[in-house]
Amino acid sequence: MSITTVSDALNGKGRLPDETRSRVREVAERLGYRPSAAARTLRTGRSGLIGLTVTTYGEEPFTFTEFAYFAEMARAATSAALGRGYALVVLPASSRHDVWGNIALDGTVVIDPPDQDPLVSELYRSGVPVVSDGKPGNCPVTAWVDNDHEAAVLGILDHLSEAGARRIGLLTGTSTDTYTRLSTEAYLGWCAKVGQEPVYETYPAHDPASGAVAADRLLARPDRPDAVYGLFDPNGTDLLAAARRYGLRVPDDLLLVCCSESDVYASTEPPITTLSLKPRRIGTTVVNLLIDAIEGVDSGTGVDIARLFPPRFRTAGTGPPPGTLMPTELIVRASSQRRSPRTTVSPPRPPGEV
Amino acid sequence: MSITTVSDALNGKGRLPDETRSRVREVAERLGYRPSAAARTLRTGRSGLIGLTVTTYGEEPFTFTEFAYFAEMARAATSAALGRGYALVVLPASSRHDVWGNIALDGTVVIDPPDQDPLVSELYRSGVPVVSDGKPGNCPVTAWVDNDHEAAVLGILDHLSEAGARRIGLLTGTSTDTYTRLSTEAYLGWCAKVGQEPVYETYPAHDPASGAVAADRLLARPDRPDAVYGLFDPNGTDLLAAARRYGLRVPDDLLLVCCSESDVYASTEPPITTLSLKPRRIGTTVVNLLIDAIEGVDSGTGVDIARLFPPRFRTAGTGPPPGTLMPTELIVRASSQRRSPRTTVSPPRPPGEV
DNA sequence: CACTCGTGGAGAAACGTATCTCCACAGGCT
DNA sequence: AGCCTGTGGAGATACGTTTCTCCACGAGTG
Repeated sequence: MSITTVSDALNGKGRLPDETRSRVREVAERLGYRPSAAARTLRTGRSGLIGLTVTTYGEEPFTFTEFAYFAEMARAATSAALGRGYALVVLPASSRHDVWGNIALDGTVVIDPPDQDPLVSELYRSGVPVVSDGKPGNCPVTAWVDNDHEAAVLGILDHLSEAGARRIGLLTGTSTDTYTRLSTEAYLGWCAKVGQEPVYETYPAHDPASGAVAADRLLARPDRPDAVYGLFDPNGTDLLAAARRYGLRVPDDLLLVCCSESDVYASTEPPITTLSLKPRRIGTTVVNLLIDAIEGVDSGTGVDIARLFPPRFRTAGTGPPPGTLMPTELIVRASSQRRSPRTTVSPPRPPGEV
Repeated sequence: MSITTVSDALNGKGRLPDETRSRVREVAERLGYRPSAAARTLRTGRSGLIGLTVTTYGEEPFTFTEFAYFAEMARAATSAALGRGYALVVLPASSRHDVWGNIALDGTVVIDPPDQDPLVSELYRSGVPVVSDGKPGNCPVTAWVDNDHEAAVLGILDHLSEAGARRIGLLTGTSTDTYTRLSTEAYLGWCAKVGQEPVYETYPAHDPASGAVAADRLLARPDRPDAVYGLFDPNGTDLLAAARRYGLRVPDDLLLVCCSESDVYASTEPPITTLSLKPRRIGTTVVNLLIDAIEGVDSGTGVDIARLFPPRFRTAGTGPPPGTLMPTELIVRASSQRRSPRTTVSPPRPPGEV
């Protein structure tokens, strides 16, 4: 009984009579044998591990502001990875370098990488596939996935206009991540187009306390808006509280929409219209793209097995990395309607791809 | 220049002149050398990876109900692990067995394991340290950490009594996990002690929709309570909405407390008193206990290095695994006070240890 | 001088798997 | 009889570390 025989029997490879196979398996079972993951990884070059990198504010691992989004996204990503035999390792971008270097990763998902992220660059250079959630600034990545933030914001602004808003305000962040930037630009562009003076307040989105202050500031302005879109999850409750302080009725005096994945807004008084970024879809897509890249291209030897796959997975030379835009969903509730709320509607601009 | 020299130079071991060391490092840097994590793991038997097992309802990886709790706990756990050079792998208990087997784990954190969890048993038997969040039922674990749920519930009931409650109701779950069970038992015990007829409704905690229905049921009862404690995070908003439907004013007609980690309850109308399980502390403690176990005892050879550590980390023979009870925190807000709210207070029964 | 001792570094084994190569053998064919 | 072919399985190597053992050499010591 040689090592080869056992290996082949357990892995279903080689040419062995079924009787030998089952005998080997039976003995292995009886002995409680478990193959060594480390040895397998060393030999095959595959660890079955995917890094999930989250940007950090301060020393805490996860982002605060997009937390519900992140949680849902990570959940879906974990699920999708598991379904294909991979597991996720949570790795904040600020991790000590020795931790990063000590883990054999087959690939990495990176959430909203800042421009010129050195971590992403190093990973990419060392041949590890990287797929980003959020269109990357200047980092080279294998692929990226993002919502169509511009379409989402324009859809909301149109929705508020239709509901009778004359001056729409924005509650936005001070950071320079893609989400904040694209959304704010879309708002400013829309204002320019329809000839409205922009009315917005910014605050550091990672600081929950200053969100309430910013909401207050926005409603205290002399040019007080009659409708507000808040880019971050807690904005809804903060704006609602601020409106109460100023004696403004929602939706009669103030229309409200915020971006959130939380369903608490279904039972606030009044229920608040929210924009969902559909993080589950994003997480699933990101992971599947990454695993396609991992299994499609053996980056170590340069052998290109990717020709077996659809062309969209082939990273063509030095062109821009392939990106996918995912749709958002506007959940219309009482806070953005002067009349009785209708049902859930989709954003006005469905994206080209899935 | 031998392999030994390079290894020693990079790892700061052996006896080498500083000049050789720095020369080796410089060359390694120039060549972009990265040590192979897989080979290191194979050789040393340490992967630097800790499993984070979450129970699953249905096919989704994480629990819904304790979600904010879990998210905070996982965040703290990740942070604590990272600080000690470990990374966390998220592994739902329902994962395909081949995924579990394919990962080299130094230890595992398991959240609220059900009685007789086969997964935990197998891990424990194969020598992997297991620390559980939530007092384990019949699983053998290295150590466990939990809140003092009984003290927490009794503290809340006393608090509500002091605020004038005559009949306190409970909104609880149908599942048999430790948290639900201990909390409900504490409630029933308290009722028996003070001579109040128990008034409670149960629902499957993992189903967000049925929570609202149960809240409604509780307030629709002929023996309607004048105070309610809800065991799960969404109960606060659900109960508030139900109270509105029945024309009950909070806190005048109904006192409200729920267990939640969310700060939305600070800005609801009225703000709701919440019990925080302090998941950050739990996560940190669990991870530190686990890593102590990993680094203290080399389970492979049976060599006991644990004598260098405080006695509480030594697993004494076949005795019960060492457990640690952590305090909770009651955040008193308007919903549980007939008068104006005081400040934050601690639970009445501070635990013995940290 | 013969010896110990400390220093700097080389050699080799081992971790456990996957896989490539090769061998023995039996049966059918020319 | 000699040859080819397919079957079952053994041997050996490589993956990249870490670490144990050992060697060479020069300086100090009796």
